[in-house]
Amino acid sequence: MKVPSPSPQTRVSGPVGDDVAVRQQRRGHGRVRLQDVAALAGVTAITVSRFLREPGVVAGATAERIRQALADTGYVPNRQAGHLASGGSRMVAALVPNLAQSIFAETVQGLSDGLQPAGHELLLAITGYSMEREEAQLRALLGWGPGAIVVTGRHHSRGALQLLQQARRAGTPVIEWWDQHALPAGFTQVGFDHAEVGAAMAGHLLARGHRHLVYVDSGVVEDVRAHERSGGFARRVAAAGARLLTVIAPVGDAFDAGRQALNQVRAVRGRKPGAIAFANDQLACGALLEAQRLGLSVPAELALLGFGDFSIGRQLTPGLSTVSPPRYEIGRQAAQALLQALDEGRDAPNRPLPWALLPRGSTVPASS
Amino acid sequence: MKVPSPSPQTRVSGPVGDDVAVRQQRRGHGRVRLQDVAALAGVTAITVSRFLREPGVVAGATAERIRQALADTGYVPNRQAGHLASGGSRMVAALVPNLAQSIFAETVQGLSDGLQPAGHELLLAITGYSMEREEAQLRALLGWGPGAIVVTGRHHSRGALQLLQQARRAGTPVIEWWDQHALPAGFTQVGFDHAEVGAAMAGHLLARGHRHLVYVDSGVVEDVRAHERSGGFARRVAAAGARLLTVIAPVGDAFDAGRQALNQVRAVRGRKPGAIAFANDQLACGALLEAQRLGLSVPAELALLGFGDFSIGRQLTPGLSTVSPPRYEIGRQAAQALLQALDEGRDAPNRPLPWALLPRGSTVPASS
DNA sequence: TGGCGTCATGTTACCGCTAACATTATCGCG
DNA sequence: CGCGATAATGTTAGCGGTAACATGACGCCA
Repeated sequence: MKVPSPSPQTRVSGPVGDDVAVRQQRRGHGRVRLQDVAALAGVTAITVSRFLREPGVVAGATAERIRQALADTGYVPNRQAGHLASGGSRMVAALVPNLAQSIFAETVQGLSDGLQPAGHELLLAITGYSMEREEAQLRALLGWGPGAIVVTGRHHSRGALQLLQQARRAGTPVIEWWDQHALPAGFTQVGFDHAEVGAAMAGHLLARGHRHLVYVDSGVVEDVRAHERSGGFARRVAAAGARLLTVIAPVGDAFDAGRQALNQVRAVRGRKPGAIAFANDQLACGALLEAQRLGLSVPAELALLGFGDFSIGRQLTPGLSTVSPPRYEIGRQAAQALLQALDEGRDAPNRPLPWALLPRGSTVPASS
Repeated sequence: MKVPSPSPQTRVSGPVGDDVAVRQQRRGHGRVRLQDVAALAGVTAITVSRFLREPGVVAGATAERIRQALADTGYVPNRQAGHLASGGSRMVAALVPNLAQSIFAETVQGLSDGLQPAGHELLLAITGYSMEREEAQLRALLGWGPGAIVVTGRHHSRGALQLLQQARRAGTPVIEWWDQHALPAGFTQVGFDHAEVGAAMAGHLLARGHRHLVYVDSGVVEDVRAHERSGGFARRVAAAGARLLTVIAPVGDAFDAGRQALNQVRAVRGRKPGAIAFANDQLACGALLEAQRLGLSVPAELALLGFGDFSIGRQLTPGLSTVSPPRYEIGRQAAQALLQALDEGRDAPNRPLPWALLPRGSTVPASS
């Protein structure tokens, strides 16, 4: 079990003797290499490499020496070199529109949680709801040769789509999360149909007897999914023959925007604006708080319905009725779909995920 | 300006003629390589490589041909190979305790925003407030040879510290964000002193005449910074000779935890529990809502003070007094510090960042 | 006892790109 | 008009790991 003396292969670290006029060797990065470990263990690099990937294949005694050498040197494998050589990549590129105070933070967390046990790293880019930036970032991320790619939604620039398709043809799983839609397909989708959610929101309000409906849409032009919910909402309202008003919320603090939107609606509809659905909970909560300030009776004079199921909505009185999307679960399932695709070497099937409309006091009176 | 015919170097893609018994060539990954572009432009790979890094050094006509070839092939550089060859890395590894509904989401966004124009990618890991996981993830991320490392706070496991120091000695900038403390130093800090904040929180309440103070600390054992604020708070209270009660909030939904914490305090202190400071705004808002439900008069019977400055606190009535930390700015400044360090080749100086205590209705009566 | 299969490890070449040095035009100037 | 400086491009080798093939030691069975 004695450790052999370090092989002469080991790089000299101090200044070398006066060997002038030799082509200057390219210096390594100073890190411990596989070869250093191997020398210490008295084997060659490939054996250590094998041990790291599949410990079972090296003999017991050798394995023990290698284990020791790894510990002694504090070896950290160079993933760049590894992937360059093997082609594969344990890195997942994810693109989200936004992280600050948004539903996506939790989704990224879910992805991260799902990826970690499998030993994949997360390369993250934030697109700021801009397709142009999405394409640029996608291009940059692709340079890292990610093993899988996750993008938000199914709407992308022409160039981004090309890149994604190219990647997929090259065998890289591509997942679109937060969406689910039959038509353009192409990639594995993990999410739900937003138009359907919009329709259900309208359905809930119609079922409560409302005939004057309002949808307060997101002011972010490229928040496509909010607009899709708006569309589904509108179609359902039209089908029921009820009246619809659509308002675009101002950008900026979402609570304030919700307050303003409510006042905008009241300017049109008067004291009893009926029922309002919002693109997200923050807007809805803003409106709910404004309604309280104004002394409006909720839900008698004004019914409010949000989207997102943030915990604040449950805390207010009355509680905010809302749609609960699987924020965290989308990330988790995306991770699983992606691991499955990598495992089986073929595209994972779509994963439609359930959401739930949670009726609370802002649309349903306590007595009901 | 004619394009030369593709060089014979270009890999054959179809099945080759019956050349049996040859050592099976290792296939590339199918992506367009620098050499493919070069062949199309009638130059060698190194010229294209130069053009990409410093367009000025190649002659005008050649540059034009290369530009064309790049466009035609849709070349995406292989960063792994590039970094392996050059040693550098345009990738930043960041570790945060948590993303879902937390202050860190905005900080990561700030970092991302600051990094993007400089062309750095973001490698993200979520540690779940566990030092053990932090160390494991750090080790994994180091395998990618990041150009810089960002970790949260100044408390790390022994092993993680070693890794960080090792990286720093190898010339990789290391930044600790969300903290600022003279003693252990070692790495560039971008943040503020939490004990100081805790003291200021106590100071604010003491200045309002309170003599029975409570601090509701985070139930997350490893949320070191919340505990540091608690410590600063306690010392200031002790110095003023006032009475202090410290309560640990239950884990779980933070709003609910805040509600429960308030009731716990009332169980000890009775109807007028005095002044309560919280580890974060969510806890404080929960307590504020609970106080409303109980019919307690805020701030007359009960003063509440949060930390974090989430927009919900401003929306409630009365508004929640809170400390506003530079959530986004920490990320931005970390990006700048890091770019500066990479630029100048030496550690960037600490960046203490300002925070502000925002008195609102939950501690200061409207009339005052 | 020899031939063959199996297990453990080694050799060689290559992944795609770039540092360092080499080479080849191009040009100004004494 | 020849020579050295300069600009533009090429050649070679190597970054650190791994795929593919090679080798050697051993055991088993006819």
